[in-house]
Amino acid sequence: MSNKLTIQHIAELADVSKATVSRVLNEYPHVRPEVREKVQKVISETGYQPNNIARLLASDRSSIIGLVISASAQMVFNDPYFPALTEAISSGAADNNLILSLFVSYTEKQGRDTLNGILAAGLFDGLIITADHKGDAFISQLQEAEIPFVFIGRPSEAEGINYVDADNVKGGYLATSHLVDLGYRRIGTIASDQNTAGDDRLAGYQSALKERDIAIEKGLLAFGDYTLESGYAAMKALIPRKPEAVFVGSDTMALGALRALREAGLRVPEDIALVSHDDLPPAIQADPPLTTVQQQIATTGQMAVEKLAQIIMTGTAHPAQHIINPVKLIVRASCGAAQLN
Amino acid sequence: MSNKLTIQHIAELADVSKATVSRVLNEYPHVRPEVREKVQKVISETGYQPNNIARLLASDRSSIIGLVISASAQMVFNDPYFPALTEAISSGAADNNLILSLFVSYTEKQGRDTLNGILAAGLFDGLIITADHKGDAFISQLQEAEIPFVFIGRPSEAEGINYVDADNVKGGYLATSHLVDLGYRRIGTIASDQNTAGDDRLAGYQSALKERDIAIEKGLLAFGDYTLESGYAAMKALIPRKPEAVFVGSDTMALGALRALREAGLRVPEDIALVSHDDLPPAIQADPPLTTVQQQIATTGQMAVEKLAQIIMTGTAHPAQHIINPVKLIVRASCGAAQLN
DNA sequence: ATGGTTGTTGAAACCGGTTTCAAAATGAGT
DNA sequence: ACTCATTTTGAAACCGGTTTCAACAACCAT
Repeated sequence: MSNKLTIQHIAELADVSKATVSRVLNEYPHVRPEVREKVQKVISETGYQPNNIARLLASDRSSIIGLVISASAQMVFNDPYFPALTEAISSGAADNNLILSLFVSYTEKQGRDTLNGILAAGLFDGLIITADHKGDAFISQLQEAEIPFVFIGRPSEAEGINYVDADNVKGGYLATSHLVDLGYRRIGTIASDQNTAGDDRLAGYQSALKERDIAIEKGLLAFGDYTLESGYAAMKALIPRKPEAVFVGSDTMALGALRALREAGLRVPEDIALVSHDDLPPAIQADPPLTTVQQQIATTGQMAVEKLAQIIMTGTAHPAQHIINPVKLIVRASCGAAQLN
Repeated sequence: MSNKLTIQHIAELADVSKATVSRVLNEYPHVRPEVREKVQKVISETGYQPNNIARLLASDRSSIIGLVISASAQMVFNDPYFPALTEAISSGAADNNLILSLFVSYTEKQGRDTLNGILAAGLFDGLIITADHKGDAFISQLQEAEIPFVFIGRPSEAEGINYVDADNVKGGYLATSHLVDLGYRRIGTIASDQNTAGDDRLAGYQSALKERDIAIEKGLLAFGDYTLESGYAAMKALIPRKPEAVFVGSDTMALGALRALREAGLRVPEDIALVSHDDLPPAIQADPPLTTVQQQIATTGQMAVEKLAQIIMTGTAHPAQHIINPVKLIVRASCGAAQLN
């Protein structure tokens, strides 16, 4: 529309054929350097921009990838995890010259419908899927459609699926070990069985305790669904069991837990120490600032895009790859480490 | 790829020409009802889906719109405003059969670069622009590119620009009037001069006071940048001036303000009443729940998409339209209305 | 020189739709 | 029954690139 120039014009101006211009554009070999230069000169002088659409049609590639977020509205709006991830993927896409298209759905059913639409449109070269649930419902659909896809967060049936995830087991382990190292023994946890990340963090918590021969008490285990409210409720349930410390499965739930503790008149970390998971901005803004396990969301997003780009380029996926990003404990005030110095 | 069927196949199966199939697909007139039905039958039996890319190339339309969010990382990650808006636009796009593509940039310069890329790619039928700043830097670029676009939030140079916005003046007015009605006289405000929404809310605050002949005290005016921290800092600055009530320009800043008040040992609303703006989820989760001005973000998003769709369809934009969505005061605990009953 | 590679190029087919244009079919009017 | 206007329809051009294929040129070794 704004761009009247076509490859034909360039071809004429450079006195070569369309095919040659195309070769230059796509950096194919077998073009004499002088010819290549001549064509490039014309291109830069005219400011020619190839029409993407035409390109796509001819090459059967759209360079558009979709990001499908399936999570409850509660989470998408309140947990900075999703904005952070979205941003990372958005910039990763830009780096890889891919256009990112966004789809948000709030229920698993809605997610399936969305996916149907996407797959039917056939416009996308690949998809990145992330969900606050275990996401398995989508897999067969995706596989049938034979579209390249990468999960963010391990789906529970991960066999043959490409995914990128944080090392959640390690996260739970680091957080809990830290509390043990600080001398706490009655250590509770607010976990989640909503997704595999929750399962893994819980497993990490358990293994840290086992490793130190600390008995795992059922009463010190509560569940939440990653919302602030659920963290609040879970902590309320935990308080009567008098834990000395609690590993909370996400920063957002930790904020809720903090509120419950404040209401109960308990100080953090003096009365109960807290370590959480994610290291999102609210963790540092919290009062007290949260000791938390940092997961590199930006890296995760980038890697997902890169993996997807690679699958798209190389055709079929080699053996499916599972990319696990390292995590790291960030010590702030909520664990009481400062006091113990 | 997954879809081997082409319009040619359908044409042969239905024993008509490609042109006729195309007419049926696009719901053009001048097709005999029987023929139309026959073709539709074949289409639904085969599950044929037209290839979008080809369609785009031929029709010079992509049905893809871009959403450009230009705001500091602080905001995008911490203020649920952007997720809420993004979601609304995402579903609005789906309703209008448009594919939504997302671009996030953190600085004005980055935003301009992003925009350059987008415009050069020439893939988009239109753009929705939203920013935490006044956004003017983008306008000339957009106008030169002759691409349809709609702003969310009034840019400061709104002449001839299509935009959708909340009635921010009214918002500030309602919030402040409410406080006046409750009997408060020393009413402060935490405003923002970062975007026009902030200007407008401040103007509404001022007009409400003027209307009741309450002097406007410079000392009761503080500025923030929509982050929680800035609300915290602004309230700290305000506390020594002993306001009875404060209108805070956004929920997120109000959360910061609450923290400052709590630290200062002041109770809300007993010592200082608060009314804020936006009515995002944190407003109801806050302690105490915030009386706030509800702006219908979902509606705003929807309308922006619809306006854009309309411009795209009808070619050039008729006289530019300014769509102002109504706002409404939601009374909760932070204003002290409950106490005064 | 001669035949065989390898490297470079352009013509034309192709991607899968939409749109133009003219022909064919239908319907109205007399 | 016969024009003339109006619908309905298909053939072919077109959108703007990529890719195939064959022709040609250049280079090499014999």
